[in-house]
Amino acid sequence: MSQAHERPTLEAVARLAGVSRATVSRVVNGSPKVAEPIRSAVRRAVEELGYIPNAAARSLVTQRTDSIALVLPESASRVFSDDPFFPSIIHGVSQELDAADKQLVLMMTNTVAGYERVERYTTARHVDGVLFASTHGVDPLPGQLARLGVPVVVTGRPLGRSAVPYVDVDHVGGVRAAVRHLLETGHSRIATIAGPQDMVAGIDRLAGYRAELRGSDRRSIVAVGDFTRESGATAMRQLLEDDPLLDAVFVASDLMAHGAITTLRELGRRIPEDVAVVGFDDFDISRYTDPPLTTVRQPILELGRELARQLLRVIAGEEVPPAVVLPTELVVRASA
Amino acid sequence: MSQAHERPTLEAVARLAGVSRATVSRVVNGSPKVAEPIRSAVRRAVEELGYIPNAAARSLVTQRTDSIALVLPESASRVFSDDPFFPSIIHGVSQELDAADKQLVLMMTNTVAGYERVERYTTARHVDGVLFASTHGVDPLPGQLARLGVPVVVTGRPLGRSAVPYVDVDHVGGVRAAVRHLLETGHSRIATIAGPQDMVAGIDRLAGYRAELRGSDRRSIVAVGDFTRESGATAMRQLLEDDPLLDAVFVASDLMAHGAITTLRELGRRIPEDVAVVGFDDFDISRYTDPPLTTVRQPILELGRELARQLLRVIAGEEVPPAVVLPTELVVRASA
DNA sequence: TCTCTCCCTGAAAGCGCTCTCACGTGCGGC
DNA sequence: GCCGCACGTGAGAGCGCTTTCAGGGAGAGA
Repeated sequence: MSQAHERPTLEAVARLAGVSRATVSRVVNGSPKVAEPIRSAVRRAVEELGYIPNAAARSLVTQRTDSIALVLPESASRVFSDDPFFPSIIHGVSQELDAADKQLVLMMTNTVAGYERVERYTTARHVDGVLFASTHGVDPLPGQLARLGVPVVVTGRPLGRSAVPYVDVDHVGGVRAAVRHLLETGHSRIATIAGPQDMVAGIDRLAGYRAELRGSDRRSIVAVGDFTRESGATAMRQLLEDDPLLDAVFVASDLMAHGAITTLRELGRRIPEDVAVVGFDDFDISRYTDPPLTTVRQPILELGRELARQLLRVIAGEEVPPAVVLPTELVVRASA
Repeated sequence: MSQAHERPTLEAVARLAGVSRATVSRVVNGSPKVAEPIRSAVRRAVEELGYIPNAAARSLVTQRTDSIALVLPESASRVFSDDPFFPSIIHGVSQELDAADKQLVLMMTNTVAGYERVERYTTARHVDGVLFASTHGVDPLPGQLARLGVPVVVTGRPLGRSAVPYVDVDHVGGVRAAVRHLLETGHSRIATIAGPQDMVAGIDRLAGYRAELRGSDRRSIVAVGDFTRESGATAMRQLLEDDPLLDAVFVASDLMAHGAITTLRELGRRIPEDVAVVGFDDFDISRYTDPPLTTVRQPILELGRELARQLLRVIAGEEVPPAVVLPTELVVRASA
């Protein structure tokens, strides 16, 4: 039962194998400069005692922990809501970390106390580096950690200046393609349901919409949501009040687009005949909705992977570009 | 930039404050036996230098890491599929750990290499304890870790004998209530779509179905799925081939129930008039399906919380019951 | 046969912290 | 006025590991 305290140390292995601690350490860490007979003797001793190196002792001297923190500045309920964004990020990150034999430490929090914990935990060198996903507004923590010498990479172009490398997708390009598509298919009153304006994704997608319309003579019609299904439904209702004759809407997230479609249906609008709808995300379910959703695909899984890859590079001391922007792509289906 | 190496140690703080390392340590750890003037002098020095204790050094002597591993023996894609089971578990666990100021280390893997990593990581004392969710078949790892003195708690009654404490829900009780409901509402040919038979949840729910039918003169009609929507659809088709006259089906998971409903619809069966359907889980969406799903509610979030609570107790050296079984409850809606 | 290398191996220093133990000071009680 | 007792503080050991440095032995060249 409580053999807990009898866990063998390097010392014990060394004694059993009749060598020094240094030699055991070398064998365990795969140093090439140990003669074969000794190496196998040590291996046998390790096996026999079931020796596993103590992580804390090792980190203390190597200054590495082989773990990476992924900080999601959201409540756990939000992270695991029906929005697959975070799960995909986690998935992508964990793929890369697995390959690099690193551990993932998940930190979800949207409270001040939680944030302080994140700060303590990461600067206490519990982890070799920190990843931030989806930061709202101007978050000082990433920059602060970076200044303390902690490797940091974030998703989403940071608001405000920041020396922290980031990975993002081409929001503006994707949105412009979407709006252009609506223009080219003959729509004249193109509204948008924007995302929250304290998040880069929200800001940039609205900017893309405005930029593309500016080239035409159409005016912009805007409502703002918070990326949830419900907010999409509400915003759609509002848009129709503002302009009952609108004939297309670009919605800044698929989830909001689903909400918008519900509202349009309720109000008797046909899609796409009366109102064309384009989303942004390309979630799996968008393929199966009725009608299948035309949307801008952003490679979220890849975003997570790239995020992890960049951090691993920073940790390895390699030079990394200040920004990596992944392409987005318009996927035309039946809704527009 | 690379102030990384200039990070202050206890020693530095002690020097600045003009006291010994021991005293600084006491202040940092909130020991009551330090005189006020000295305490504040130390506090000031800590503040001034931005001192944060090194986690590895601390763990090395305290033997604690204040982190907990949650092992999900599934691929990340499965964990973050549309089945909200794992997300809810994670959510519940993280609620409790947050409250206890512990960190969550997520380990998802279904590969042998990944499993070895889990073993190394946890026995290297990277974490103070380990939580296992949803173990398939007979998994030796939990017991093995427990034997090494690592605190372990699992979800789901382990198959085979095991000295590891577990938390589970009352599968059998819930299923019996469901089947009883079908009997009482006059159904005579009650089939079931069971879950995978290498998982306790699958086994127990099938056992509950059989146990309840045994008391009646109805025969059992069984198909097996793997808890996914698709497998539910397929299994339903098979059941209808086996017995075209069946008038009710108990499905061992909501997701499979949704699949089964799709199939029933496709084949022109009305629900519940022709075939009554009862699920198991009570996922959020089951309230909104057409018709709303009658199902057995299992408290998954609470399962996660209880899991974490038990582990924290084990870590604290408290006695814990070998098993905690949370109640399930039949929720009657329109589908049966 | 002797010396010079080149490998291997071991001794020992420390990584940064906690915690036991011993010691000094100031106080009250007799 | 002296002793004893708290109470606070510091010295130092040690957690388990890596890594430098020096030394011993074997082999090669002279």
